Amino acid sequence: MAKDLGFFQKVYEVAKVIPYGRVTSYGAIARYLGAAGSARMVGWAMNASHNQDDVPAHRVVNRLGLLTGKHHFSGTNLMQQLLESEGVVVIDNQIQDFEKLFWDPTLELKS
DNA sequence: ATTCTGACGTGGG
DNA sequence: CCCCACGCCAGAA
Repeated sequence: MAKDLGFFQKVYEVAKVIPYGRVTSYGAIARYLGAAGSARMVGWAMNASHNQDDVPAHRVVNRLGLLTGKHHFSGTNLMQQLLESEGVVVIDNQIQDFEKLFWDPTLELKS
């Protein structure tokens, strides 16, 4: 599978696999897709993910665990609310225990 | 067709 | 330790 899928679709596939209450970074996904230096594209893909309902973009943050794209969500802190709703503690756009909640597709999926 | 921008990341000073 | 600049590639104007 995933042969007809473009870069965006691949990102969606990975994002969909992110476990509940877990988070990952754009760079991690990009690296998993083989586009290590193209972390930006992952974010761009996420932007288009608005079309996809199964893509939990709120679980994807930058490598610092900051909700950089929260402004792109409906409200201003909808992203934070969604994360907290999953048990993720977010303070001032910063995910607490980010290292602990971090989910690396390269390590977990690594298919 | 060209130009610019963008939800990042890494490296260098 | 903090600040600045560059790289990456795809979509939109």
